[in-house]
Amino acid sequence: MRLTNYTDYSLRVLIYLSTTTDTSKLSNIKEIAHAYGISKNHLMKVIYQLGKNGYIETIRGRNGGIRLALDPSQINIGEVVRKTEEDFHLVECFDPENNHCVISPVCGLRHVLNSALQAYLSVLDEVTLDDISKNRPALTDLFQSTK
Amino acid sequence: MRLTNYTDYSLRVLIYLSTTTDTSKLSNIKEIAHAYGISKNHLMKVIYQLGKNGYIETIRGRNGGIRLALDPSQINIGEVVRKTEEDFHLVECFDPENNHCVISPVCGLRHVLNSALQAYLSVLDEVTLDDISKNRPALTDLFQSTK
DNA sequence: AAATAAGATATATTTTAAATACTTCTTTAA
DNA sequence: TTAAAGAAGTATTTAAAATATATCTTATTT
Repeated sequence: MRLTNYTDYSLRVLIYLSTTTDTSKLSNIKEIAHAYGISKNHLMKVIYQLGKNGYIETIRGRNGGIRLALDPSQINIGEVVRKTEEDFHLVECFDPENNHCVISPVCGLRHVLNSALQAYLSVLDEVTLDDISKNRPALTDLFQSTK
Repeated sequence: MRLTNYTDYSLRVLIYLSTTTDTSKLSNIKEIAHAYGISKNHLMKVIYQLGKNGYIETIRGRNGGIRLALDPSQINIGEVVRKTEEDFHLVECFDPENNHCVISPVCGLRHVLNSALQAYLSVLDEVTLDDISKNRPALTDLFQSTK
């Protein structure tokens, strides 16, 4: 059971941006890709989606860049994960479109797995971006060291 | 976020076997593969592992087959999922071997995701095979209809 | 107005892992 | 001793994730 790197990267971008407390200052994709040592091209998609979902502001053109659109305390991690992760089809019957399991009408498994999934997401629903990037000075130092 | 079909099939095999209350009666791979309409070859690996993990008894040779090695109430779903699913590396830093994320020493995300994962597994830890196959007569009917 | 630097967007390719298939071996009851 | 069952290893296929490439759009600066 894994989350996609896509979700991982989304969260990392948010963490990165949360260290820039001066909201007038912009970051850019290149800088973030370099800080984490990950593909710039892949990050572009991640960032595009974060923008579409309203978490970050993207400014095109020369001297453009990106910044958080909301205060870190307003960004809920459960919500980010739900929006970013493609699906939560733990087993076949979670996806009615492609379910071929004959016993699903009377099987107790789906209900149990669904409860477990809800418990998982509930934990994340209690956490904001602010909570997971509390240690801003240390984070800033680490990002600086990649420059 | 998904479980592998491997885990899905493992659970389905256990559910199938739990409908045979007469413990002297054996089922076989072919019959189960047919009942679910899934690959017999893939099921063979699933069943081999279930045997190795002590959940089922496999009897070779003519008139051989498989049956539950334990009472359904003794088979814990959380345990089955933990043993069957390859890993639970939700994000890169869950796997120290392959972690390259620079901020992991001071990042609050791992801890949060780990709590969420534990919450998920805890729900499954409260459930036994008996709980999810309560509706035995209906299950048996469905399996019969595939023959 | 032109040049440039930023993100937007679509498509293509590569990589990886999961799923499946195939083959040969071992066991055991009829 | 043969047939039917699982054991076990290897090979292939498939699907999805990750990455790369290319072109377009926007906005700023000169």
